[in-house]
Amino acid sequence: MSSKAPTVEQRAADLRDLLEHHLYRYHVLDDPEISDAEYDRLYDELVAIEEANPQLVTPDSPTQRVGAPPSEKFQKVEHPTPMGSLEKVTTDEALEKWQEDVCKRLGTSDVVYVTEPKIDGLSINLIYEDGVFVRGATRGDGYRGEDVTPNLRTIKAISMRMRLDEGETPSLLEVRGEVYLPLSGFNALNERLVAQGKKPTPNPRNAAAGSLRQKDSAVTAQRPLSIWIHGLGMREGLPAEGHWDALQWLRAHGFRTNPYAERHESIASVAKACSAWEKKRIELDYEIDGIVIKVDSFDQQRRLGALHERPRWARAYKWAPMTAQTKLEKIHIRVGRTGALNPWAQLEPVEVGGVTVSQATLHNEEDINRKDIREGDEVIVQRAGDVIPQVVGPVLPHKRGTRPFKMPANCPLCGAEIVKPEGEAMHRCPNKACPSRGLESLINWVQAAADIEGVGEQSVRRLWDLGLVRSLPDLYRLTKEQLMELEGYGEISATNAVESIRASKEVPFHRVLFGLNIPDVGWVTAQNLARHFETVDRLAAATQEEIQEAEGIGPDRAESIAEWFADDANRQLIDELCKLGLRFEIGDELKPVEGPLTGNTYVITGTLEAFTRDEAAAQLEAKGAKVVNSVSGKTTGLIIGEEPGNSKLTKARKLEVPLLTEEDLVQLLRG
DNA sequence: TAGCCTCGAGTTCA
DNA sequence: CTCGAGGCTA
Repeated sequence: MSSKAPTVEQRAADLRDLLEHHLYRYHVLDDPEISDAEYDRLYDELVAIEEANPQLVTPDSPTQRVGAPPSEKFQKVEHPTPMGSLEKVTTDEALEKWQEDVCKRLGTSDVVYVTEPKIDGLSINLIYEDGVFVRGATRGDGYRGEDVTPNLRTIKAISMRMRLDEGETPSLLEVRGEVYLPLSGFNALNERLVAQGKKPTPNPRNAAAGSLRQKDSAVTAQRPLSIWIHGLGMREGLPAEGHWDALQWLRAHGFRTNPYAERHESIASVAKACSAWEKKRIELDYEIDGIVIKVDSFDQQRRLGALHERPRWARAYKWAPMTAQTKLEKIHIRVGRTGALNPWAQLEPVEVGGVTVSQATLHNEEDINRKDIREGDEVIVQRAGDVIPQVVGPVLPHKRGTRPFKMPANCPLCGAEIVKPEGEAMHRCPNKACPSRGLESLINWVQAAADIEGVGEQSVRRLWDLGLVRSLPDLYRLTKEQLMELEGYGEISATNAVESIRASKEVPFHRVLFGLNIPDVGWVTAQNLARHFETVDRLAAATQEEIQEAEGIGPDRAESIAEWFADDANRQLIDELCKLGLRFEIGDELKPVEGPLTGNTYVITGTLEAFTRDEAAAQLEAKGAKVVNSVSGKTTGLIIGEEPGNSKLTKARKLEVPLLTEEDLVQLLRG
């Protein structure tokens, strides 16, 4: 090492190399050598030198990634080589058909394939001259795109200067990739927008597109965009025989390539990878909508050629999209069993994640207006992770003359004036006699509380409309003859239904309590009340303070329970049900079980093979264990079936809760 | 009083 | 399954 201090020029050049090197370690190799703070120190040093010596600033300097002046308009530029698009396949059969075509054209079945996740982002073409990034453009129509160079410079995962070997001098290089917004960044961005009172972006792809098309690149710099590089435009002189080699070459030269690229010797192996990734994709921090499959060999690619700018040597295996666009035709209101008003969206039916969605809940007024959803909008619908579809937000600006959604002032069923308690999200119909409450609680009774076979929601609705059943006692007085008036009930089904209604008189006390529709009393509270008071008489006679002594009941719940029992109509209902023979005293079904698993708490997720979740829970409880619905630090183990819920799994991993298979469960039950 | 845990309530489709 | 909020505990 020379003892002489380096010149300022030398130091600036060294810093540029160093910074570029650390960006490479961080963004491309995902293996940083220095801390963010150390990086910042080097960066600040270079900024200081460049400020003092403006003549030393080079276009590829890491400091040039921010602060380009806002441009008026994006220039259209022609791509040196056109950016083709991919033919898609959606089934294994189509994939096999493609393979047959490939083999027939090539006259050999000796074909190697490379697969990569298909990123749901924006296709970008990057141009490097003499190893330096000079221009980048969006795909556009494939021939001409928009020049977004200043914005691309802000993306740290894009190298400003290639890592060239000694003597390597590619005069012009065209590199293709997909710019995307990581999900973590997308969520953070939306939180920020909402906090600023702005509308959140509907999905990561739109957010990325919006970020890249900012007029002011300083705004783009605020967005944590990233890129995966997946190919080259021209590859003359590239020392690679195929796509796989090219990916390694790109990575070595400073480009961020996706780590999940795989080589496959057979199409069966490709098909397996595609279906495996359909499940695994939720683990990624970015959205993918399929798998890109390429014939590896460049020679074979050349012989296969393209059709209408679509290469015969590549396919996109696309899954059923988890999000879709459709028209929100109308916003309806449903009144629930507690009187809560639930707006829901009637949608033009659309395929999402393999099922047709035609309605979705909109939760409440505040939620609708925060997302700025209006009737007639084109909206994005998603079914992410779980089964239940949600309306994410509008795609386009609103049509003229539309107005923000407003809850009706009166109940659509009974006309009562709607109230919205301060600080609560829900609007409510305050009328305790509102038909919605009676009907919905009857439905709750037949499907949840008493679980009556042969009488479902639809039958209850029709019985209600005919005026045959307007209350629980009515249900227990229903005759076979009356039931047979209903469409769909013959002699046999009516007999069976009446029999199961009669049998449901035997449901234990706590289920009856749950079915009474007492506000704030669900499954668990009903059990606690039954255990504590043992008979309905004692419960009904209890003061608010006495009720509060039961487990899990605080002042709020105690108040609403006491209030419910103070109502004459409710006391009368209990009397009637008592006379009809329903159980209002605790049996021995709630006796605490002492067993080998006492003190253990389990959560079950996914579908088990040998038993239903209820059966598994019952067997665990019979051994003294507790089974709850959400994972926490107190959970002894998470039992995992087929297609487990992602949120429970993630939480269990984070809290280091043991994961148990169905086999482990069987072992556990055996003792 | 904060933060964790648990519960209630509402939810879609095949 | 998720959300919001009540109840419990450190």
